[in-house]
Amino acid sequence: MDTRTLLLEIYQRLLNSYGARHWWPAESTFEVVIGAILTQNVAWKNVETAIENLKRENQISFEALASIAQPELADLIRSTRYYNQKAARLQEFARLILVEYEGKLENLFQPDVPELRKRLLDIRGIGKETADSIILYAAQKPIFVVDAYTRRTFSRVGLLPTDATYEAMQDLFANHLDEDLYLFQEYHAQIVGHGNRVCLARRPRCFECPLGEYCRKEGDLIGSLCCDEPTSLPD
DNA sequence: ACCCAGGGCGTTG
DNA sequence: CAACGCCATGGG
Repeated sequence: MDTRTLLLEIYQRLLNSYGARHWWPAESTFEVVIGAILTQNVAWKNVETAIENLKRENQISFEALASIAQPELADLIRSTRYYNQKAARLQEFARLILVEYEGKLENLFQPDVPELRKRLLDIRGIGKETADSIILYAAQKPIFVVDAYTRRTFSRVGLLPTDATYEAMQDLFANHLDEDLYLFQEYHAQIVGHGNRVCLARRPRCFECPLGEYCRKEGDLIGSLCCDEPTSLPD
């Protein structure tokens, strides 16, 4: 089976077992962007807490974020781990949008994907994954977002090395799939959803894993053992 | 008590 | 450019 067919087969299996997710979990484009920054290296649950705090204190706008005292902002997003860094970067970002883009994300999102990506990467606190998430889920332009879950899932399937770089991962999808906004959005959503069930759940033996026989380990087919090391579960 | 979540940045070699 | 230290919460 060629790579393209395998990628589509995996997508179908995830979609069939988990159902369409219609990501990103947010009530507005603004929330997508803020959430993308806040979720860096932290569980989404912690981000929800932070977003709730921001809503409660009426901080869901660039104007508000630009003028709030930074320590106060840091306190509201304390649950997202690197709260001082994130508060500084969030505020800097908010001010950039106000000054350079008339406070409108749609102005930032105007350029084509390569140019938009460049501009996002120039912003402190926005790296590759965050930039791509913003492009895909906020700007609604097709680019494939990859992450730690992608590396784990697809190295187990044998399509990536366990130490694959971000570019290597992104190329796998970009080179074998047709550029399609909905497919890219839903596929990444499925990978994360799968990761949260399979990887976060401390269940090494994942008998109900939809990827089943596609999961390998060290080049060998390992059947239903597609999750973590088969050591920590009693039986 | 210990592990690790949907990273990114600045600094080194 | 890869490797490393840093940032520094909360749930299992």
